[in-house]
Amino acid sequence: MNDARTELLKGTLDMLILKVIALGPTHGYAIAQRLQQISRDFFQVHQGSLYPALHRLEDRGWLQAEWRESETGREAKFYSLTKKGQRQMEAEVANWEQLCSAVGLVLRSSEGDF
Amino acid sequence: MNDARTELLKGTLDMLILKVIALGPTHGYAIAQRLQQISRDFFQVHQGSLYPALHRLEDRGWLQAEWRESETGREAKFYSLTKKGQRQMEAEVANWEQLCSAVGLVLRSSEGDF
DNA sequence: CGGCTATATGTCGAACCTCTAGGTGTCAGA
DNA sequence: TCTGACACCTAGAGGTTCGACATATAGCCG
Repeated sequence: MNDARTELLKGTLDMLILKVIALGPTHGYAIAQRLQQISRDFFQVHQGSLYPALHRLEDRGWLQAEWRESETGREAKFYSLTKKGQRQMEAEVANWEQLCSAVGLVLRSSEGDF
Repeated sequence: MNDARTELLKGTLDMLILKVIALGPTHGYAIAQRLQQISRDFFQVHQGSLYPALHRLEDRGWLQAEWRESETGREAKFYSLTKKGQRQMEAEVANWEQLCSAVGLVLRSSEGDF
């Protein structure tokens, strides 16, 4: 049924992708692996979400792509942040922090709070 | 255009609604007000999101509704949590905490992490 | 050689959620 | 009388994610 564990990232995917790319230019396949790795298997980015997201971010001018050789010797599309992308990432992170604390306020609220 | 401030993270609304109702049975209009109030104006729940969400939660058996008189003397639909709703809320909160720390791992990661 | 797995990119449609924009009706106060 | 707050609701548009599929190369093993 509705297993919450598999259904996860909703509006956070863009931010997470931007953040991973900010650590250094990478190709899509590696982004998915790194997100899974860094989050200790919590995030499992599906290809059907990943590639459309990358194209979206590129269309918005936040990423730029370049074909290069990957670590394994194959051709892969390496993405790097543009200046706009850098600013966007910072804005999204700031917004995430605010969101987090706002959710925290609600979760820790009690009946006396209103 | 895409002002992130107004966009609340998709998927969190259900949890927030369940949490507010867990503080005591309330009607929809008050839920929106309280969310805004508790979150210090960060969350602005629009009616077009709120009422469909309430119906969704009721359909899933997490809420039960009852017409009663509101504080102002008018008829209003008061929602309360069912047992299933209580469990659902706890599950969603637990999931949120996990999501938060997973995002935290990514945001605080550096190049040496892989 | 044939089959399998990992690497690597991509598309398409269904499903889902939120927003905008509208609608109904009551009641208090200016 | 008109406005604003209270209180409910729906329809349609838009955006995101998922699941399934499609493609192609490289390496390994029997």
